[in-house]
Amino acid sequence: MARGKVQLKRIENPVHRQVTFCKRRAGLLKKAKELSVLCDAEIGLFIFSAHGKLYELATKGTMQGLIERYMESNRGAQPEPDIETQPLDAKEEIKLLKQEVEILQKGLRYMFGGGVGTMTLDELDVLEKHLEIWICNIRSTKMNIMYEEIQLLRNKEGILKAANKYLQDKIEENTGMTDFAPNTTNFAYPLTIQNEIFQL
Amino acid sequence: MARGKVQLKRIENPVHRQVTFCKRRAGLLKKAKELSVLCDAEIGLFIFSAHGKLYELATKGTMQGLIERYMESNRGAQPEPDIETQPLDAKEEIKLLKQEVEILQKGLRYMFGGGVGTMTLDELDVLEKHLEIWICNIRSTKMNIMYEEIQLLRNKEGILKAANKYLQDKIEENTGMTDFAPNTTNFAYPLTIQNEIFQL
DNA sequence: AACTATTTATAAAC
DNA sequence: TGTTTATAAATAGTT
Repeated sequence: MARGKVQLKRIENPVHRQVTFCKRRAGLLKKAKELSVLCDAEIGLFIFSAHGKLYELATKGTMQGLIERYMESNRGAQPEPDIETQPLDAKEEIKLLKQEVEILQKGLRYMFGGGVGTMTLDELDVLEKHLEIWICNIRSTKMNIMYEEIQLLRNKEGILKAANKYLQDKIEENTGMTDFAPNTTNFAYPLTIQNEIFQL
Repeated sequence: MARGKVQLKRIENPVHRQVTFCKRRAGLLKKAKELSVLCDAEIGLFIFSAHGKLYELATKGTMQGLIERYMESNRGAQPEPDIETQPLDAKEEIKLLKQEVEILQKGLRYMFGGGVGTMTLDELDVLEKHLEIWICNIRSTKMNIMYEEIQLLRNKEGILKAANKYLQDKIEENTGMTDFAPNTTNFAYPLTIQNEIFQL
């Protein structure tokens, strides 16, 4: 860029090429850092020289972390050519499932508001209120379910108490022994019957 | 680099920051391409804006390919922090995530299809937690938006105060009257100007 | 590597 | 977002 305009093609002279590579590489890394600091961006940059040497920059965390983030941002365009990935790596599957969870969350988001990225303050307010209402609905459904379960258990309790009473009477009738069976009111049900309750 | 020296720190004004981001991003990508062509280098570059948008450049083949090459060059330097936790519980985690996916799918149906009856208590719990997380995200987004708006308004306030001061000085200078113009510090701006503030 | 003459990038203004 | 302009920064060629 000085003492001569640059031609946008490979520099044939290998000495020139190497010198330019050093200078421009430094410049590029510097610019990347600057952009990251000035504009609050995260940047991953790696440069392989013609001879295979690696130079890199990761402005936040490690390059690994940035690459993972990149992979996630980029997903969907990948045709997934994987007969191998499945048996090789459980980690991979976890990642995919997490992605799916995220996608589902995005789906929910989309159906309500049409994408958080572009939403205004007012739209976000509306969305928030919708979600709060839905949480209320969910909680109320949960309450209903729990209430029904309680009713069911109470019914069972009544039935079992009656059954126990019946059995106790029968024993008394047959043996004349009144002491050995506990009072039904405070009766700790036999384990088998308890299990039956919880299975219903 | 022009009309003012650059300070190497985050640009606080969000408008300036955005503009600078666009320009410098373009510049950085251009420089990366040039280096690649001139010096026969392979370059992978990705930039996440502060808002998470991805911009990328891969000078040879795909970014995936370059990342793989990067990984290979870099192998051995990676300590892999979680060797223990991952393989032991991987199956468990997969199971849990699959359940979560199913629950979210059900939740979508539940919320939009009106089919309430099919979800269990536990599933509703999970769905509720997801929605709560989502509300947190929304609130944090709202906070950011409001923060930027406050910054903007503060800037505008400063500008308007300066303008008022200037006008007041002018009036004083021309008429010698100092009483009739209100003090800028406590000045209730005329409604038209207020509206202008809120429209900007 | 250090030095400059230039080109290039870009901050500010519109 | 696009264009213009004055100026800072990068750098090609030279030493």
